[in-house]
Amino acid sequence: MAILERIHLAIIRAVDQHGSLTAAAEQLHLTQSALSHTVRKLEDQLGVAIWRREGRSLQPTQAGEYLLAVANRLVPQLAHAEERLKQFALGESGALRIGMECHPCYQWLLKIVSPYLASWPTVDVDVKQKFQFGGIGALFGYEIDMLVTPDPLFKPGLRFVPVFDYEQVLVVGPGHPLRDVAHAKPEHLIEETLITYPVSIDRLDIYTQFLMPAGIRPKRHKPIETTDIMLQMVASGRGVAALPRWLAEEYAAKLDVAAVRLGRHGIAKQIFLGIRETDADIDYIGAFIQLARAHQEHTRKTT
Amino acid sequence: MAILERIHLAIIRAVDQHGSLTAAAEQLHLTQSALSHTVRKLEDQLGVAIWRREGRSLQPTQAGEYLLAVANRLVPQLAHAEERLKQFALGESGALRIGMECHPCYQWLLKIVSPYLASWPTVDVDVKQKFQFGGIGALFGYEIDMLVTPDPLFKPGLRFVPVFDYEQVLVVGPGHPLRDVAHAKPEHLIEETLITYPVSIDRLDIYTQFLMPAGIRPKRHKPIETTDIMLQMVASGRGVAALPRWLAEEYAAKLDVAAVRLGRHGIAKQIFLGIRETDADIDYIGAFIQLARAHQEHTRKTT
DNA sequence: ATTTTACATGAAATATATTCATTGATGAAT
DNA sequence: ATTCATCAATGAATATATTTCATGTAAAAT
Repeated sequence: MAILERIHLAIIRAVDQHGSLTAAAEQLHLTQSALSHTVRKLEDQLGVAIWRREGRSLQPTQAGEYLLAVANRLVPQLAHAEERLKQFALGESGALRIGMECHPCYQWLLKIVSPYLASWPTVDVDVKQKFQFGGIGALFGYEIDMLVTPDPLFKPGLRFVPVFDYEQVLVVGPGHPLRDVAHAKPEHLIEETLITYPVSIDRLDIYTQFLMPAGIRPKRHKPIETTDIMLQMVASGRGVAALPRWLAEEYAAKLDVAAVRLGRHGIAKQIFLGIRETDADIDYIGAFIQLARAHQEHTRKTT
Repeated sequence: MAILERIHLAIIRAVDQHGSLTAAAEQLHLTQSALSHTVRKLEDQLGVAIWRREGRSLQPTQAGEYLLAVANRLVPQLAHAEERLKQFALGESGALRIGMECHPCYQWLLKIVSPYLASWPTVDVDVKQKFQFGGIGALFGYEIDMLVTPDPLFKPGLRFVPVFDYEQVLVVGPGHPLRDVAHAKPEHLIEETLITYPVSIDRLDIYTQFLMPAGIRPKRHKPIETTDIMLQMVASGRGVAALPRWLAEEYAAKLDVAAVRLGRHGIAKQIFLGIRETDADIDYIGAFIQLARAHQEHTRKTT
């Protein structure tokens, strides 16, 4: 009855990755002949060609493209399930795959992860920052088990809890004219270079909540990948950046940077931890959330 | 290298469904012995027990529960992929699995589906109304290919287009005092029985956009499954309901019911069609959206 | 106590997958 | 233009894996 097997999906992926049956065979520790036979049988049973034989190379047909998409989606899930099951054998352990949709949260995450790893020695933590279909898709698609994001989604199947609230501030360098104002106004940025993470403008709160309502754009906009470099740039007077207050204050010890409130009331932000509802009562997942919340209580008291 | 195969997932599911290896074997057209051997080998290779042998019955262990969840998620996807591939063989055809998160839209959907089936004779349309993890989850989890919903989600990986805007109105029976008012006010419902579909209150616009802002609750609230019965009830004076205007007017020909605007400006609603981004350029999916939009143009002109 | 029902197991039979050895075809290099 | 290298396809042989058959054991049910 069933035709499509895991090996077929693996072959499709290997051929796509390596470009030929022969190379794919090597990766799979099989002979070219074995793959050729297997593929032919599959094509016969499905009644559809997976590749067009063009000369001595293989070009995926429409069906092949489709199968590849299926394979890329399912094989990692099978592999992960197998991994997870093997871990069941070695005591109560697992892997926690955390996705990040919030650049500066990385620093925060580290503070949670280190004590977590200490109290859950059998759990592996894996942090991912790139997803094919966004964080929500990654959660639903079992690419990750937990999502750190400023945009929660209260939909069935998912559960989001706030773990961290903070103020988004403007970070300025030494001797900057805004350093002494009570709060920055959008007009202040007209002649500035704004440094941000390289994401689309509608995901940057300084645009959506501060600049765009006032109809103002900064003179220049410079995308930078890492927080460190970003703050180095600010400290050397090459521009200003919008970051969480706690992050700015942390760096203020090392670099000559200062935090300035954005607008009279500041920009208030929250970070959420999202998980699949079905995972809610897995102990090591619940424990992570508890730890994150405890950290929140702690910071609320001390600041 | 790879241990976990499709057959294992199938066995897990079959045992869960039928309660015993013997019964599972029958469903899978294999002998009990074959399954026993296969399961034992899997357990040996993973190093973990999938069932606890209690007397002569099998109770899933924690690992077994996990494996069952994985199986229930992946096996349908494998089956669907296989189906789809076989369809590639018989000309350009496919299956369009439509999920509905909007009860009264069913009537609307039928109007789109009939001409669609006529112009795409090779495409099977399948409508689902129940999802384990909500419509969004079903879309991400490849349970469905298209979602009809009033709540779009603009996130990477998904694409939503509005296909239908309408006014949500109050439907009242013969001789009802509200029949002649210009528009209903929340107070008018204090002594009424409100009939709705059986979904949570925060998914009912008459509550969220009309009653709750005024802090008012109707005297009684009666959930009914089907539109037909709902309107029969209204026509016989047993209560009032909130439905799309077009639906109310359609039924007004057969039953003595009338539509009354909710509030001075009425409740404006839109229905969206959501798909996975990756499916955007599948011809028969694009065609469905086109058809829905064409229908929208048509109704805009005629009403 | 006996029968029934369910899972486990070893050996045998069967089916399936893989390799080996070879062919034919297509580019690339001389 | 010929040779060489590379790649996929194929048939037969072989190896491996799966499934059955026959039987055993244990727990419920009668």
